[in-house]
Amino acid sequence: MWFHIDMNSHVPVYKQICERIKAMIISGKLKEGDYVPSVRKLALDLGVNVNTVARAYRELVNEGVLQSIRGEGYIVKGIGRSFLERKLKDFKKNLQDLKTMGVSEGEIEKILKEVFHDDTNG
Amino acid sequence: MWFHIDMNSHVPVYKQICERIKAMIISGKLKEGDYVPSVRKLALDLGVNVNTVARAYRELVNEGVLQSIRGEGYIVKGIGRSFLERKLKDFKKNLQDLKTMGVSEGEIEKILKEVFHDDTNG
Amino acid sequence: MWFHIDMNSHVPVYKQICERIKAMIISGKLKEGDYVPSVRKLALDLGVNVNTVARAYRELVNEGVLQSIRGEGYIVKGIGRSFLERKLKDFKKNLQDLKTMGVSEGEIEKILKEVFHDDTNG
Amino acid sequence: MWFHIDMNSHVPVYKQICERIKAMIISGKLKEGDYVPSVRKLALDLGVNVNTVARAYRELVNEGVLQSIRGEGYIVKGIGRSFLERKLKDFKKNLQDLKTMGVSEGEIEKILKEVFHDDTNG
DNA sequence: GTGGTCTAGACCACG
DNA sequence: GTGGTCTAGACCACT
Repeated sequence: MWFHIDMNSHVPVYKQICERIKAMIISGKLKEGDYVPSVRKLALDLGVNVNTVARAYRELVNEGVLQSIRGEGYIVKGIGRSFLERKLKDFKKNLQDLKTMGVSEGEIEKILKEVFHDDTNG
Repeated sequence: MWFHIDMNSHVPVYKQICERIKAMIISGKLKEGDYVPSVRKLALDLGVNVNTVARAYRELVNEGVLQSIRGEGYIVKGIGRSFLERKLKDFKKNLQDLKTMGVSEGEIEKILKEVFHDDTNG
Repeated sequence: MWFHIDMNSHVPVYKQICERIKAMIISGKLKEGDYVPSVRKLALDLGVNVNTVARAYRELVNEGVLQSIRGEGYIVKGIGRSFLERKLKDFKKNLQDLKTMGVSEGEIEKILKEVFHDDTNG
Repeated sequence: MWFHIDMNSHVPVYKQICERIKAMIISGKLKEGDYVPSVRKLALDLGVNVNTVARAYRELVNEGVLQSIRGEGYIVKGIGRSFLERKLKDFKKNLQDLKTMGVSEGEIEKILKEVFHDDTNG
């Protein structure tokens, strides 16, 4: 299993696939030139329809993240900085939301330490 | 304008309304017994359809957050702490994601300071 | 308190009032010539709006059940057999429904005995 | 035609749909894992709007009676016994009402026999 | 084809 | 004025 898809999320499955692929590139798990799994394989793996994975890959090709090699599959081309920047912006908004709801800086710090200094975290 | 709705988000508008109302209760902007705006007023205010607001309020009634009084409006009943707990859990997952993508603890700390110590934010 | 109104029922409040008045006539609690409570009094008693009671009485006048006496109030005129017949028809439909759902005749008989031979009921 | 909807009833159509679906599960006509008709098919069949059926199914999902599978349909998940218990309680109240209105036990017994021993009924 | 969401507009019951 | 329901029709995501 490459990653997890939340079928109950409101985020479309194909978008979730795009996000996870991009995250794997940013994190270095997928490098330029690597093959991503075939549409059929990933579809089987995630338990979703082939068309859905195909659509995700198509979007990634449009964004220049993947490149389609006829008869072979898709390879990683690269990814700009914009994805990570968007993620950080979303994070900031998330944080502001929590602040508004009365969550203290200390509570946030505690979670931060948990994530960064506890080996049991992802 | 009570709050902002992102019409481009994949999160359904009615869900966004639910979330904002709950956040306002958690933050104390709405207290038990307060009237929330009428479905028609809020719909006009947010630029969405009346039915969409009605659906959001109906869901909040199902969750015990609001109570409907025919011919009068909706009043705030209360909110469990499960909402905030879920928010904090989502935040932690968000954080782990960023860590996996190679974001350093320092970068996160920087954003944290921005949100909590810069009046121009939020 | 004359009777109970279910504010959460889908049956309109004014219809519920009509039904209860009719039931009281059928049962003999209200006889021909009796005064029903004033609109204001009943409204206060039931905790509903004056208009709602007024509407119920208006309907009952239309059906010939009540008669309006200008400046005095409303008196009971009488009630046909149709009300009880409708009630019995509804009861039969209710019973057929339970039968379809697999409720045995014995279970029904048990409830029947409870209602007709237990002084704590009704 | 799956079942009948009373368009003149004060009970909302979506509630009537919920009730009939639940009754069919209790009676065994629908079993766990069965597909219920698609929202569009049932809407066409009953002569109501698609949204109305969708709302009914949504409520049943909230109650844990149905489960939705995107692109496939809704399947029956199960039903607690609370539904039947509520039905029996309503029946008892109905019966007490009739007793108060002067209906004799004998008359009730007669209807009971009609329903349970006459093939022309139900 | 399936479900999920949204809009625009209608009518009813209640205060 | 308030909420509650329903319709007709649209677009999207998914199989």
